[in-house]
Amino acid sequence: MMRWVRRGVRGRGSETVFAGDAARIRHPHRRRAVGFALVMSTTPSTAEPKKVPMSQSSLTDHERDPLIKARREKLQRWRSDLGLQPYGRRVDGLVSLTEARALFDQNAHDRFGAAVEAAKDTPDQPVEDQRPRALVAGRCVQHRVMGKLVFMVLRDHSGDLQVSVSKSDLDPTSFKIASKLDYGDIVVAGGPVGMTKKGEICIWANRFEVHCKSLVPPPEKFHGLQDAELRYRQRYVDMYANPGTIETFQLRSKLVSQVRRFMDGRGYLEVETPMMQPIAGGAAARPFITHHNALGMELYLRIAPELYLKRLLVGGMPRVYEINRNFRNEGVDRSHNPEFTMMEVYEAFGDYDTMRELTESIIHELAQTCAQISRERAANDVPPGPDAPLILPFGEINIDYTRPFRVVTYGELFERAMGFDMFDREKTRAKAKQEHLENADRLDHWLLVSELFDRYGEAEIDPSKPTFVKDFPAAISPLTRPHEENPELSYRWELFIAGMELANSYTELNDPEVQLQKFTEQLAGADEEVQTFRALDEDFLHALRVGMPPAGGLGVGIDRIIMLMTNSTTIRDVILFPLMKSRAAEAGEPQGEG
RNA sequence: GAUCGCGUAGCUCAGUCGGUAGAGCAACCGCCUUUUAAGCGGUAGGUCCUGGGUUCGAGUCCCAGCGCGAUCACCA
Repeated sequence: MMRWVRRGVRGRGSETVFAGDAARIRHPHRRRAVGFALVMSTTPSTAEPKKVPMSQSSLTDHERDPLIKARREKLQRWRSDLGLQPYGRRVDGLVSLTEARALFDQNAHDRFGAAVEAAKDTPDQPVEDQRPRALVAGRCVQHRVMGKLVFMVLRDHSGDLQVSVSKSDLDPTSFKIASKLDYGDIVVAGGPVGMTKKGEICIWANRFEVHCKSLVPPPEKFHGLQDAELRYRQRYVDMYANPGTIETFQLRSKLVSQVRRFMDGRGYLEVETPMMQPIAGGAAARPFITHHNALGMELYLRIAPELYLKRLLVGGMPRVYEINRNFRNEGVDRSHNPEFTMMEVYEAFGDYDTMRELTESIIHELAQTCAQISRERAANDVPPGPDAPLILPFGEINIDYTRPFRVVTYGELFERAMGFDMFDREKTRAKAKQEHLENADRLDHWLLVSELFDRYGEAEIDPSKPTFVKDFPAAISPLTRPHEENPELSYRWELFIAGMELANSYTELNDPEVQLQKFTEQLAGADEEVQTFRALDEDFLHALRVGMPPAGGLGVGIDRIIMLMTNSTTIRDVILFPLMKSRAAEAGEPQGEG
């Protein structure tokens, strides 16, 4: 409801200033409904990707590139001269590189060394070799040829491992392949797990096969792929060139699974509600629009699942959650991607305190997992004492996830920042004028409070201490149940960490008459432009009339939690394929009509 | 959408005051059976993002465009 009004308040741009670098990341994924749909026709994109016709594909470019040309010619030679099939086939019995490394047995290695030494005098005797064997696959990321010895480092999802190839251990063809291997090729190697003279654990290969020839030269092996644009556009290269990337996404997957187990363990039912909606309700963001041909209807990518999840409470599901994508037609910055993952939770007969306990428990548990992983990586797997703080780094700051999180009311924070009570209408308006807020003389008191809070109140929150800010003004929380003692306040909180809004929760409004009244007020306040893309979700109101139990509701920005847990200060580093503007001329080809 | 910054070899980066385009890695050829970003000798590789302009002369200065980044707007 507030958006178009607040735009007026903000006027000529925000002068909001935040203390720390991390604190500058703000503007949460707002989850909340205003109760009716914002349906905005998106204008056709001017950035529509121009398709490069197949006949003009970048093949000719590849033929021009001498580095790619050299690789293709090598591929042809391997096929014709060596009879090789360089694109591989199924291989059973593979272990990961980390598993193979763990197989190393010092005693077996020492005994084998001694046996080799002894065998120098008796060359006819077979040398006893008790070293464990391993069969591995990986992408070649380092390659050193020393005449009749080849050392290479393979990389897979688990880590790196050296493979050492001696000409005396292999047939001539396999040795030739090993010595002529290119960076980026995917190979299978098998043999005893041993060690080099320099103490490097490796596989001494007696089996060596190329299973995929890479035609594209890799990034610089020492610095990896630095260019942010290339990292996001060609994530597959980033993933193997920068090991931290795959680690981040492995951790993301692990943490999201942990959230699901947590929710399941507490008896919440995971559900999936429509992502294509005839009315995009549940928040006030602009939707993306699409079209269903057979039904001849417009559809919107959802901006929130809220109105459908509440229908499930009406239907009788007592505890539901959904972890999935929302789509908002808005800008891109360090904490916003147009499609992002959110968890929404609804619990019948709960309230916003139920949700606060839930949120704190989840985040605390995830932080514990990450702290544990850090200790393991630091080879310092000592469990902390019972009172030890739970601290994880994020950019320049260290965030303390020790329970309980801080709780402060909106009003306290406002007064601390502004020096007067937020109920004081005269001082609020005077301050708003002093700050040159647009329309400061005629806007509603609570809109001015909200604007001043955004500008100064949030900066009062210590970014290193997760903080619940509770009891927002009811006027800026239209879907929340009003406070029983003071109807100007509402049962709503937001959780702030590192200057970002991580979660938002309400004690839900389930009185259909009050809800309708608020909807109507909001529609009446909408200007002409806004009314063109807003619609009332009559079916949702009908559901409330059927009857929804009192409930607590919660929205958690999953991407932002992952940012905190993986120490990623930009959301693009925790989204596998962040949205990038299309680059039609990337291949350097002329843009044909087809 | 606005402002600022960036765009040089496949990658990572230098390039001074406007005066013939540079390095490392990767590639190609040669040597090497314990290397660790291996080493040594040799060779090749450029639409300096694109298009205009100023100038005797532009990677460098100016204008426009494209892409990326940062800040802001948008996001109740």
